[in-house]
Amino acid sequence: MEYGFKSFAVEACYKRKVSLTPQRLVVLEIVELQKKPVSAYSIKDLLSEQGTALNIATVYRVLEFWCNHGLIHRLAALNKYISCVSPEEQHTHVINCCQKCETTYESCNKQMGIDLDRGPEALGLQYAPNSHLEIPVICISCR
Amino acid sequence: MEYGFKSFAVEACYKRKVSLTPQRLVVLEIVELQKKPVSAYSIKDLLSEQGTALNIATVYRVLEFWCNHGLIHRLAALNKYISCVSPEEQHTHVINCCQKCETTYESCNKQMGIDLDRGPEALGLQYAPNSHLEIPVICISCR
DNA sequence: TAATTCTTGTAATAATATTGCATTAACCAC
DNA sequence: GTGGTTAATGCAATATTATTACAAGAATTA
Repeated sequence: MEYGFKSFAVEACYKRKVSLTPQRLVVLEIVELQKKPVSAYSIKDLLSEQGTALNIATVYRVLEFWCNHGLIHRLAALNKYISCVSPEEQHTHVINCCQKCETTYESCNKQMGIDLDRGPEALGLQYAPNSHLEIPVICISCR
Repeated sequence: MEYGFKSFAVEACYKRKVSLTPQRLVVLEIVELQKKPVSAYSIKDLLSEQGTALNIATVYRVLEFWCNHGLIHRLAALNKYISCVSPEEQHTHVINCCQKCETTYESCNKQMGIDLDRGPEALGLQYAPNSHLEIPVICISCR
């Protein structure tokens, strides 16, 4: 695992005065290692294989924990999880997910040229804070 | 059920040379009647109550059928279904979904001022055809 | 140390979704 | 129309995803 990422997790927990337990750490590590989104049950299995058997309820609770802290994203379209590439950034995280191979390309609303204030506002709506946007795409290898 | 909508379903089936079966029709009708997104199992229950018992596998197959034909949208964020407000339109359907009350407000990428060509393109990606975009919002009543 | 709070384990169960195969319905060629 | 073919549905089992209540353990604080 990349040291910087772990370090950020430590920081995030310290700042918010929550504990970085072994379970939280291993889940974060295993998600970080994956190249594609993983399901909660896959995480459980992957951890079992490496000798860290966590209960599925714990896996879900830990995933929810990291989602709340912005270090992991839950992809609604897949019911799977990915680690956030820039958890420190306060922009709207935009996750482009290839419909064929499931590879994800994380960006942000500004880089994507997407204004999420005006559009919803015109309809009397407000972009939900602490959310992310999932854009269904086809990647270059799958075209 | 609104006549115009049924008529459009008939048209859609006719054009694509697929049959508009009673099961397909009742599912479309029941979804159209709802004010909020409904789950597959709710659809099954609602239909049972009105005397039309469909098997859950049939419900899923019919929902997939209408999703493929653009008359129903599956909301990944909720695992629920809504009828499309403008199935004839070829734009990108954008579904604003209130994170609190689940009410949806369908619009389109142009009305929302969202360009889905440039952003993905800059990353070497292509917006996936026949997809829709789900935007998490807070509606005016829930603010 | 004792009390409190937070976290995890356990087991059961709920909710969502898919599959293979049998049956029925619709369609098409003759 | 009859018979063959394809499409759609029913049925039952099962897979997958997720939550819950409660017990046990760990960390924190008084």
